[in-house]
Amino acid sequence: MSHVVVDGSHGLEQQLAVLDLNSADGQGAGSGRRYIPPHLRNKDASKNAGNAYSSGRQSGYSVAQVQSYSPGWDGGRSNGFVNGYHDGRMNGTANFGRGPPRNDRGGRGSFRGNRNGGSFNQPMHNAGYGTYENKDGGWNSVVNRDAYTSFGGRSDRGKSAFFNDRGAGSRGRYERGGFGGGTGGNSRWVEESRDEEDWSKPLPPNERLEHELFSGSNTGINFEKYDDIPVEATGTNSPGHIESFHDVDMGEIIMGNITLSRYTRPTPVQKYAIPIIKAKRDLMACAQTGSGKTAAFLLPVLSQIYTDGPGEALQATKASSQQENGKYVRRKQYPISLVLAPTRELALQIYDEARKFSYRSRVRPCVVYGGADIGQQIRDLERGCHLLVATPGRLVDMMERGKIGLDYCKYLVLDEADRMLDMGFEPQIRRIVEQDTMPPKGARQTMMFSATFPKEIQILARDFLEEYIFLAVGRVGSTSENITQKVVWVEENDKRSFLLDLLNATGKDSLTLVFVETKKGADALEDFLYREGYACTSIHGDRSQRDREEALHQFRSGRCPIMVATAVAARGLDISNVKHVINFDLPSDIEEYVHRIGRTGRVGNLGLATSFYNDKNSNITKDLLDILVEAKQEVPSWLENLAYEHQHKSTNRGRPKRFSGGFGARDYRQMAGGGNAFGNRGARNTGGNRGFGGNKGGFGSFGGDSYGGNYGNYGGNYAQVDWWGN
DNA sequence: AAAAAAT
Repeated sequence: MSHVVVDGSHGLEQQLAVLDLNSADGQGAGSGRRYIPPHLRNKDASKNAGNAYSSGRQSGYSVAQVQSYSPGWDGGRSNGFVNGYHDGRMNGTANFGRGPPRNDRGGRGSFRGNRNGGSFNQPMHNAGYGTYENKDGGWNSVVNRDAYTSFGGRSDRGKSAFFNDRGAGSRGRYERGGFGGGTGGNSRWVEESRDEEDWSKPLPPNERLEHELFSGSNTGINFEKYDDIPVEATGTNSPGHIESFHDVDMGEIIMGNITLSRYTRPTPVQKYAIPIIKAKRDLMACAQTGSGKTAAFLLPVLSQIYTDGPGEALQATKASSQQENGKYVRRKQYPISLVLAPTRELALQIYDEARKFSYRSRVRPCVVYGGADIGQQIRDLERGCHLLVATPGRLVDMMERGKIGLDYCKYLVLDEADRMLDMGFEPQIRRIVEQDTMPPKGARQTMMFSATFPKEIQILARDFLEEYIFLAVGRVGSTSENITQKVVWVEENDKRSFLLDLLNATGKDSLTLVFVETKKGADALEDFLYREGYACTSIHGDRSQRDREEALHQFRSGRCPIMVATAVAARGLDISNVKHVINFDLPSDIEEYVHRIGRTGRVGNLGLATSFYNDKNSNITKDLLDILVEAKQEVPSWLENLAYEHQHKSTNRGRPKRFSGGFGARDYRQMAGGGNAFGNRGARNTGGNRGFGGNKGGFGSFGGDSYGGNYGNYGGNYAQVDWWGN
């Protein structure tokens, strides 16, 4: 099978186009301006955005921007990023005067500020109920609406326009009372919206917002390559899967946004999950990140909300609101849907997806997570919240402050459930789901996603889900053949110089993610790389949220094409175009390894993962070997020998050493059951069914016992799992 | 042992 490199839309120009467009105007440089997290930026656009941006945006501006900005830093980088890097670093330091002279800590990534320009002339709090307050929306730009901005209208996006009615969504309110910035129009608008709200009809397009949401480079999922990913759905009356987004009716808003997102075909998990969720069934899905699962739940959930409308939640929100100085202030929000995620960055990422799929709808997504200004988050909530993405701790906080009520939460999603439990979130999760006002299972629809299905998750599923469908999706990308995995023996003392060699051999435009085991190690390595003149950044849990988000942005945008990271970045983060993952320190846990290398080779791209191995990594040897074999990778003979020895030692503890020492790789291969494994590695133990092990028949069965032992052949964790807690 | 997460 050929590897399709989906790279057409990931060029540097595309990345430039989504960079902060204010970066050269001095605003982002900080000068004491309060930090605004990415999702809240541009809220007060009227304050600090010149009107310069609201015009000239209409056509072709991205090209102009790219050209005018590229000399600024890209030019420097293509000559070797050393120079541009130091320049930027000095700027940053001068501007913020804090911390060591790190490029991303100094705010040189002037992307903060208000990258979207502003088209509000009108403060949002005047808006009242049911207003057009899709994030960052502003009705001024509605003026720009034309065929170009409507769904499907772009010639390069092909297909039919989902909005051939063109005026349907905009009938009435916006054109009459909405935009224009006049304050007088608002009251009439409010009244209107109370009556004839039809949530299934699209609101008018907003070119600026549309461009902001959909011009990113990491949207177009192209999963043709993954048609052979096995998926199995079990449970009573499981709905059949779809093959196309058109096979299920998700309404014109969703279909339009799918087109804008350039999603051509559903990924395997989407093919199955979408109809299951549309059928209002609870779902337990075992799927890796990178499989498209965020859209797999967002699309059907949002579609259902559009179809059903806000219902009681709207009434409740209204009831909790009160009038102050002639304005409605929402005291408590009653989201219709809640998505829980383990890490802040993942929450943000899900939120960003939600914004795309709620474009031109009346659904207003919000995100809350720790480490950021809670006051700002509260104000954002008060502007309306229909879909909430949250990390558990901050959500509990919000609930205790009376800012969020889950009484009318009809859709609950637990993403990366296993990770949340690993991180000790179970009490908070149970507090949120079971000990508050959330409707009980059965009355709500609950979807759980997890990469693994250990006992704790089974119990949680039993407690939270009703008559659920179990979905098992083979791994996508993580250990598949589009990632080339290399393991090299590198002593601790040689790691740094070896790393430099690797970095020097890497293309300038490729993103490289370097994993280390400790936060201290991350700082140290980043400092080292900095001193060596590399444009790098780092992310770990001891850095402030602001720094983490900024680092991520610097990396994503290519400004710092090297990022040193701890486990915080291993899972869930979808960064397109990561060409190389380097395990500077190997993790002790194979799951962690799989997640880490899964940061590259995403959505059909080819990727490279290089791991530094030495004596300290013996604990992962056996599992690492299994992964390499399963993914048909070249296995160094020394690793094979070590794996055998280690396994032998651990399974035959106490046996004399000579016993294990007497066997070589050849013996190991025979024991491994493959016989001829060297020439035919992939055949070993995989049953010809990649990612699933050999026992497909019983895979995923309810109450069965075969899933655990076979899932993915890795880690061995599954095998020890007793399914239903018996 | 380390990492993550509410302050």
